[in-house]
Amino acid sequence: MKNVFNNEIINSFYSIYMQERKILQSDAERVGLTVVQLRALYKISVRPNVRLAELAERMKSTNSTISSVIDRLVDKELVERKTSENDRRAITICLTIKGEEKLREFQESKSETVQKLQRINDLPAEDIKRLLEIHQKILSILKD
Amino acid sequence: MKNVFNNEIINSFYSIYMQERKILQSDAERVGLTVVQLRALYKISVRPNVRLAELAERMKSTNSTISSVIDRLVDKELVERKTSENDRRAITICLTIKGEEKLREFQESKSETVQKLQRINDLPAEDIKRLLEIHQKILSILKD
DNA sequence: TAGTCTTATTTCGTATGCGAAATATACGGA
DNA sequence: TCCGTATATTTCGCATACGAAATAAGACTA
Repeated sequence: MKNVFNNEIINSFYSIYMQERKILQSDAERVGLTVVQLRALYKISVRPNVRLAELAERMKSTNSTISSVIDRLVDKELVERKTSENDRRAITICLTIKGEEKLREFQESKSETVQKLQRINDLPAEDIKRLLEIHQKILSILKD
Repeated sequence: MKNVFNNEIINSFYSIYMQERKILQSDAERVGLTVVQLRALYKISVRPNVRLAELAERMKSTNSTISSVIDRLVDKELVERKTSENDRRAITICLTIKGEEKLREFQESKSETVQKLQRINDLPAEDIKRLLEIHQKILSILKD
């Protein structure tokens, strides 16, 4: 396999990732948010008062990126930054009432993503098992 | 499957896509380029004098994004924009000598990506066949 | 306790990435 | 030929995305 930019397997992962992203984006737009913003709201909701560095790690992103995502969520009044009481260098992030409402609004909306994920989960259990196994093999090669 | 942001299958695709991107990025950096720039050089090399819109389509991106990618490649003197002779609205893009050399430099470099793709291609043929089949099923659900 | 090292976050510069508006040109018909 | 419409590209505003530098505060040590 000489050509890095024309590999069937890699292209296959790319296509699925992009298609999923596109669907999720149209879902997010319906509540006036981006995918990243929505994902941040969700991650904050399951771990209120999370620190910035931990949130960035959980989102597999960097501190600087998440810092500016939070900026925009603060502008929209969906989250609040507070200085941590234990460590004045750190901040903790939590949802505002408005943020909780926005997340609920999304979760209660007819999400195309949810419907398609359900159909994917309805594929034969054997297929899904095999898929995840092969993915694991590929991931371990890539991480090696 | 209630939660869109915590789906094992989707996360699996995401992890592999991100890991591959990371490796390719470190390969690209060794020749002083980004992944997108390298990919553009490659796509132009296999289709010299390609038009911007066609290049954007082949790269599954948008005209505006690719237009600015080309800006930076022109700044680096790796590609040239020419007005199309048939249609003065259009431009055609081709590599400069320096661009061809840069691409060759990358192809001759010890690319980690190439090595890992080889190892992935060495997985049992049955696994790969099955993988691509299941990916097709998933993709058709997503595109439905 | 002053000086130094570490840690948490923000800021900065640069590169995608996208849709909408702007620009330039082509093309059709009156 | 003139006009309206269609097409190709660029520009603009905004949102990621990342590493490096800047900032601020905690922690450790001589």
